[in-house]
Amino acid sequence: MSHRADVVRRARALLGRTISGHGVTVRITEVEAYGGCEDPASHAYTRTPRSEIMYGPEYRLYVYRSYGIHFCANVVTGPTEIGAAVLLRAGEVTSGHELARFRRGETPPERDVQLARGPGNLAQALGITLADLGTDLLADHEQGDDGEFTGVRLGPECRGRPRIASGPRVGVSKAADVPWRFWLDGDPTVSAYRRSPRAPTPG
DNA sequence: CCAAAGATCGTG
DNA sequence: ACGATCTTTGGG
Repeated sequence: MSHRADVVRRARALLGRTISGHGVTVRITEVEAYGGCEDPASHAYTRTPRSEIMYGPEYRLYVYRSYGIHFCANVVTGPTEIGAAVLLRAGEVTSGHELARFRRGETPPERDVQLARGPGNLAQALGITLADLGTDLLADHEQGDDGEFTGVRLGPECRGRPRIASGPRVGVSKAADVPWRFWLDGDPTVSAYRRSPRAPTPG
């Protein structure tokens, strides 16, 4: 099995799985695979201090700031010599709605499908910042003094076989031909597709 | 040192 | 189509 097939399989396996962040839980509905040093679109393509975490242990959290405004959350999937990772692009909030709405700016409940739609919004809903960089997403839950769970963790693996659709990655100008964006077919929380302004025009 | 680009989002 | 806002990266 090639490394490319490996990160793709792991990206698909994250769909339907839950991730909890600082009191909010979402069911992951959209992801993108990034093939590390073998993928020109990956931050790990050029190995630098920022991307070093991607060459570390699997199921750690890679967080980066996007356009000076947003944070984006990724799951490092290994192997360590490749530095592959999966960007979490969208999810459905399943608990902590009040907190998620507050973090997103007091949006009304009728717009809950948008709470974690788009990678920046997903990270914001979960309260993920650079302070969470490197978090072990599979570690045993930590609890504060009040007994409430704090931190970022993945839930158990999804058992079912959901209908998965795929297409080109959003906002990516390099390797725009590979269909490494995956989402739960028909799910209303999936983000809108916007091609990179720099992507080569097809045809 | 400096300039430029960027795995975005909301608004117009 | 554009602006907000800042880190990382690479070139001089």
